[in-house]
Amino acid sequence: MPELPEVEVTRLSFADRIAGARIVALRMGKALRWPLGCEPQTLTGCQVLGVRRRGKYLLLDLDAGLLLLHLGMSGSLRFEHSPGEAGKHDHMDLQTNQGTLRLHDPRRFGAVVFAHAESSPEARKLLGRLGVEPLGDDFQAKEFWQALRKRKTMIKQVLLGGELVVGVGNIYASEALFMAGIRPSTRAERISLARATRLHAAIRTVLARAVQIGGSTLKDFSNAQGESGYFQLEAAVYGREGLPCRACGTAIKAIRQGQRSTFFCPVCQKP
DNA sequence: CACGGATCCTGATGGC
DNA sequence: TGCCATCAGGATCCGT
Repeated sequence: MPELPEVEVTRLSFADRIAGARIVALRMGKALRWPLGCEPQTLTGCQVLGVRRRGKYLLLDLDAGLLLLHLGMSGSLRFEHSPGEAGKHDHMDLQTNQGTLRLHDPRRFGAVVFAHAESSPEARKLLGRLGVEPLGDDFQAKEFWQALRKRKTMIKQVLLGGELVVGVGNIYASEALFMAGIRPSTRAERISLARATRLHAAIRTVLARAVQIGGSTLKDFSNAQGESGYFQLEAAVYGREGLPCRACGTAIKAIRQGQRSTFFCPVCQKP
């Protein structure tokens, strides 16, 4: 579920309700991607000041530090007053006096990491190399193009890498490249300023729309209140191999790039 | 050091 | 309540 829009929608659905809460207890289940980095009970009594997002990470600001959450490929959060007993795949319960934040993550690629501050080594290890926020003012077309010129890799791989711009996952990478008319296998360094500008706009449009709709999901995303994606953000190309392009009718193609599927229209998207 | 590939884990799906 | 192979939206680490 979680690309940037889903993470942002999740954040919006519980940030206000958890702000100001006191931590009553932290329970960790099976091991996630990384160790927590502290004893869970040391967080008891801490106050949750607010929730920010950086890329696909959620940052819970505590009076005593920072709790970083990542949903990985299969994670989702719920924030409820009285959650039931923890299920098989519920690997974190952050119990507060305002409700319990529960992480459900079958594949356990997600993470919960404590850091003493955003500038601490533990936090910098995860956040230090992230590119700019795609929906922020720092994401500028010309700078984006200049950065692309230094990369020989295929453009889709550059987008997924997150070192130039964060938050563009496998689905939205295909969608944005379609919107910009760029073949995913095009080498980043060969993209003109004009096309980079189109891609820049496409990334912002695709992600902003997905946030607006409430998190896309071609499957079963739901926010922390358990409201599932009304949406049906119509994918232009993702998951549509063999189906007619919505713009020109040509059959959509699927290829593998770095062990991930990529979808594109061979006519609308130029190398 | 930029790049490509392997890797962590579980569940769903489809072919046989 | 069949078995096996393949695939899944992420991100890091490692070898070249």
